[in-house]
Amino acid sequence: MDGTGPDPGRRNPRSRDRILQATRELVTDHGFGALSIEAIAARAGVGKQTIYRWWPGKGAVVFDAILAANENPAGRIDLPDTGDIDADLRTVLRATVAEFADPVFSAPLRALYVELLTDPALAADYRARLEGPMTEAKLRRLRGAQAAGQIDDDADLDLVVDLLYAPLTQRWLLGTGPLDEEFADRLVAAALRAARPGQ
Amino acid sequence: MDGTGPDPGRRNPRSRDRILQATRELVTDHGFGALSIEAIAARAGVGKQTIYRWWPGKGAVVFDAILAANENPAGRIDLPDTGDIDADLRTVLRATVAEFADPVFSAPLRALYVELLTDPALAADYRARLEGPMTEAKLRRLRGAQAAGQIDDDADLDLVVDLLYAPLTQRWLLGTGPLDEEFADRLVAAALRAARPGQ
Amino acid sequence: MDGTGPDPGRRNPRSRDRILQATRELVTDHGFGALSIEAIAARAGVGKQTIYRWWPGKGAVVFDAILAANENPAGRIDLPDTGDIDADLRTVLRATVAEFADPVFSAPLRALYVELLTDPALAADYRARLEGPMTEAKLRRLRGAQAAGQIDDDADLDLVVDLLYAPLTQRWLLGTGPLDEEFADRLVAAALRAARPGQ
Amino acid sequence: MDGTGPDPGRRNPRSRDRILQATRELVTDHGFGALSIEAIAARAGVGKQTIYRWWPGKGAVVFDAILAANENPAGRIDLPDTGDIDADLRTVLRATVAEFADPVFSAPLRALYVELLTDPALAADYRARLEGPMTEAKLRRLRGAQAAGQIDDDADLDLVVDLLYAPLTQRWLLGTGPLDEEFADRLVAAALRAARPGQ
DNA sequence: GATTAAGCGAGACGGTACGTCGCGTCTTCCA
DNA sequence: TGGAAGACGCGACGTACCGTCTCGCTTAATC
Repeated sequence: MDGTGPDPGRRNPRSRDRILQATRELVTDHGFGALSIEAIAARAGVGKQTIYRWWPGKGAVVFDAILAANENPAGRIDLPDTGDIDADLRTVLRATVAEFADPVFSAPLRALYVELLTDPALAADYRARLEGPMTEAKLRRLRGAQAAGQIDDDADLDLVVDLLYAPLTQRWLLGTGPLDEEFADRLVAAALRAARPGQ
Repeated sequence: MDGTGPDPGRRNPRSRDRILQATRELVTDHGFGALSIEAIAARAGVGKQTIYRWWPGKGAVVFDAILAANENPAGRIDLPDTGDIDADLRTVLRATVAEFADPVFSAPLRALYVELLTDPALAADYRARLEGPMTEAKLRRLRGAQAAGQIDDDADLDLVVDLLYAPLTQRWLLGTGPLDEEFADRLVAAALRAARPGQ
Repeated sequence: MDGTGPDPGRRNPRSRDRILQATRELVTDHGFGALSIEAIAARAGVGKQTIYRWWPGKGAVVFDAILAANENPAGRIDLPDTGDIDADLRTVLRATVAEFADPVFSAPLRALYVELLTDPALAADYRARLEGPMTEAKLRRLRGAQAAGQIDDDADLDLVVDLLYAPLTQRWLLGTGPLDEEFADRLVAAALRAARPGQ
Repeated sequence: MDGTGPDPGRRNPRSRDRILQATRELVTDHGFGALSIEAIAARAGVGKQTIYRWWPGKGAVVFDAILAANENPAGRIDLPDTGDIDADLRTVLRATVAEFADPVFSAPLRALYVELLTDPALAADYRARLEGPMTEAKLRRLRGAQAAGQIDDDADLDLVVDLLYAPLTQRWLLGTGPLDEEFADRLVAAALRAARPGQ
């Protein structure tokens, strides 16, 4: 499975950082169109081969660029827990709305989505390394609410996560409606209504 | 509105049909990667210029290819209405699940989504000419259910549409979970729970 | 041989003139590169078909444009004849030098040469309708000089014409040397020296 | 001299040779019309960019193809010198007549002439790298004849070169007369008559 | 300390597709 | 029915990137 790739110990971390930095800058400043391997290599002052040596393609570079930017020293993501699931979800979804509105965050992510749609291997990686941990954190918080009796014991928590986030993502990607705090709040209310105790 | 484009009266409808047909065939048989303007032109037996004359780019061609395939002589889409909103929505969402599973339907649509993410003008067109009418049909059916007392009078119907469809679309695009009739049913149940009368 | 072409009686002379005029203007003002059938038709306010109906190609149009500009009502060209062949040839060659220096004359002619090199049929037409009569006029004048004893009776007059004009044309086309009145004079002197009486 | 172009040290000589070879083959076998950058690239098994990287255009490629075919290891061209200028020039002009009659030689050259007429930069290159050295060789031989008293000391040798070659080239390009050994001989005789000693 | 085997910057290479231009043919509609 | 207009199938243009490759050069690990 491995052994065939190059020795990571020999990798130049300086080049890696410059590549990921250049990727973020390009996509933020000049849009998706400007994002080519050649442009990344040129801006990073790096040979193209150095990119192809460590990543299978443009999508993987963008993915790592996003991961590197969001790097969490603690290693584990957790949603806030004030004991009030309603307020906590509102906080989190409002934060997500704010991120979608910020090009520094959303431009690379949108570029990543484009690649995800056409590259199943990359999509699997995305689910495993980004979507998975995030969903797990959300599920943990919802399980806490469940234990606290704020959510029905039989509620389908995976579905609740979908109800909370899919509409948000869809509006961001397609612009099918306003994407503001009010929408975040209504989404939280609706999702919790669907999952409230006593069915 | 424009007046700058070429005279549509001079357009050769035979070429138009062959282009849209070729587009559907290419994307269904050989995937997104095979979908280039050159490939479409070659398969359709048409000059590239004939494509560029009538469409601004690949995305617009794919869009028209999808619209032409779904062309409804009646002109107006309507959801089934048996009087039972729960059953009707299950029917419709199960049908959507089936469509997503059918490459003839889903392959061109996925190609369209890729273009939508990078082309705001195309996205606006998509919302106006495809997403809009579909959403309107869904809203009509939900309003009927509201009048019949199956949905709360104060329910936010736009939000209900999002709750029903966004999770479906997301699972289709990213593969974040199983996409089957059971999921459709649970989605309908959850959305209706969030909107049921008496808050 | 004919009968297949369109009836010349029905031809619109106004269109013809505008096409030839547009051809001259384009090549003079914007160079060879600007000379396309499409550009001629557009500038002349004429349909492309009208050009293709009456000319086989771009070269033939340029040829007619040049012929029309040099149209001689008398129909017959004649070199000056003062009785002094030396002076007369100098006059004529100096005039040719001046023409080559004038873009209004030389730009269309250069465009014609380009076509001549790649189109044998056009070249044949050129020899018959332009080069032939001109050479004939030159030969007439040389024969007069022969009769007057200024040129050897056995001189090869065709060759003399070549000696006089080919170097001129070559310098004009390739820029292989200065092209001025002094060169014209030296050319005349040399050609006459090669043909002078008493061998 | 430039410094702006790509590093010639990195150039693949194998590709260069195949491009020039393909150019000669195309123009000889299929005529000028078949000579497109795309056709050259295809026949040479080379990317188009590899041509555009090293040559500014089709004309320059043809030029190099001709130069490469005529490559002289000695580096310096010289006309035969038997001591008899008349005989030597006849030999050389007869050889030129033969070359013009041989498509392997004349087809690429004719293609080059077409380009020369429309590209001043290429024409300058042609004069410097092909016409110049050839003319210089001819002048050397004529100077030898001058020293031997076969040509007048005051003769304008540049003009003699023009008298010898321009009529030949003109007949070849335009077909304005027979182009055979007899014509070559007459040309030599006339030019030498114009330059013979004692005026 | 010398050797050696990566990684690396650079960029040429064979390709594919781009979006544009002009070709010569055709069709439509007007005078 | 000639002509203005221009759509059409086609082929070539010159450019942008793709992913692979081949160069010297550093640079770290091994002898």
